[in-house]
Amino acid sequence: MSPTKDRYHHGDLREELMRASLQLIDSEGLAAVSLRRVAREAGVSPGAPYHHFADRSALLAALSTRGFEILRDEIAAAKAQASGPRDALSKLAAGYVRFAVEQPAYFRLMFRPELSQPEKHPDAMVAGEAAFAVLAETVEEAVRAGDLPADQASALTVAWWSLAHGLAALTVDGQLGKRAGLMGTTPEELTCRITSMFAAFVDSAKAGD
Amino acid sequence: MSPTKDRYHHGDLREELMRASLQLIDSEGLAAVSLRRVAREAGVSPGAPYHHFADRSALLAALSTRGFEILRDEIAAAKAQASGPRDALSKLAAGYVRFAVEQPAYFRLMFRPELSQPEKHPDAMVAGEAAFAVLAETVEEAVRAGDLPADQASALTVAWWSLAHGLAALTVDGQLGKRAGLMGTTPEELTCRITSMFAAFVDSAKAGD
DNA sequence: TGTACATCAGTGAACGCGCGTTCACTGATGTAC
DNA sequence: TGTACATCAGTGAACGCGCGTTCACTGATGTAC
Repeated sequence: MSPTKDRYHHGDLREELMRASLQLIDSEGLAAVSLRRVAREAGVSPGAPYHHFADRSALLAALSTRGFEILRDEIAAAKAQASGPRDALSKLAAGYVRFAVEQPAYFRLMFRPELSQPEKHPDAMVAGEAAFAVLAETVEEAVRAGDLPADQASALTVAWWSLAHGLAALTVDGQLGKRAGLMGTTPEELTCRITSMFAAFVDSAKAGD
Repeated sequence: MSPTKDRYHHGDLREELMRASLQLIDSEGLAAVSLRRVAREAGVSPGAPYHHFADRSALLAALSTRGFEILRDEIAAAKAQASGPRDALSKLAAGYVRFAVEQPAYFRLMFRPELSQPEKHPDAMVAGEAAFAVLAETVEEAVRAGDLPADQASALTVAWWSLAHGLAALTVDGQLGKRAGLMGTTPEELTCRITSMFAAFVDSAKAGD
């Protein structure tokens, strides 16, 4: 109820454990995130986390859920700044990649379903659906604005997700940076060029359809 | 030299260990692949693998290298069956996804650089470059055939890789299957539609440029 | 306001486990003469 | 072809480690009267 709801002895250990987990993923990778280790990082005894998370997968699922919420906010904000449907698609994809770059710990975790056991913790899946919905709405608006046949809309939604996801995954793994380096540019610049390029493709196809 | 080069007591334990690793990744995930466990699956004592692999990352790097070789062959074969540059791009992306679907163990491993430690085992990186080269050549051929400006070629190569990689990653994680189910279709069908759609976009843009 | 009590977050020791890796060894395979 | 020797793949016991999880406990916080 009150803002001190979870503050007893430590002063919001649950939050501290999540923060420590993210930091660990960034610095040493997902494999380093054990409940014991996270507890140690938070300066707390090995049993303490069990008052906040049932087990390791509950901690990871909570992080995954929050990650999807941040992603949804990020792409919704990117979309809100767009000048039109075509620009919205482009900005949304760029926002997706930006999220992955700025929060690689979240990104790595969110798309590793075997870790957060979504069937045991449905919250993460619900949050994922909410993020996907932002993209789906954007495509629907683009369809309404530009007369793209409705039967292509859902395929285009998945296509756009795939493009953004591929860019994000390759960037997080350093592959895009490597390619950008060989091309004498930066990953951000390359991402921007690619999303604009494909947005233009989609746009020109609308006219020709 | 002879075909029995590695056959002493077991009869090619190295191969058997790699096979057991892939099976383990498929059935229980990457986390289950420990040298001890792999040895047990192969019916051999815990120390035996050390006669074939320096450590765990050497085993994973060897698997990753082979995975990239198989991927290269797969997309080269897909390309060879294409009727033209545009169809080649589409078929190549489909081949990329097919590889991920048919060999998810390899796919999951290959794009997890922290596991195979590429700086310690450059073979995997070299094999990855060889696979990328097939795509790069395909785009170059498409450029030569269709007058796509050379300065867009490398961006398009990365774009196409991103699309295929995103489709593959989302399929392996089950996300594409879920979307396809909601759309009343199959992941294969959806992948095919998307790659054709984008190949058509690229094609139409060539004419208009 | 003060006191007695209930709640519950965090402690720290303990358990059994599988891990990576080492090492002296064994015994089968291959080779030199 | 036969023997003596070298090589080296695989054994099995051992090490120290960090893990997930449990549990009786302690002590600070919150509440009822």
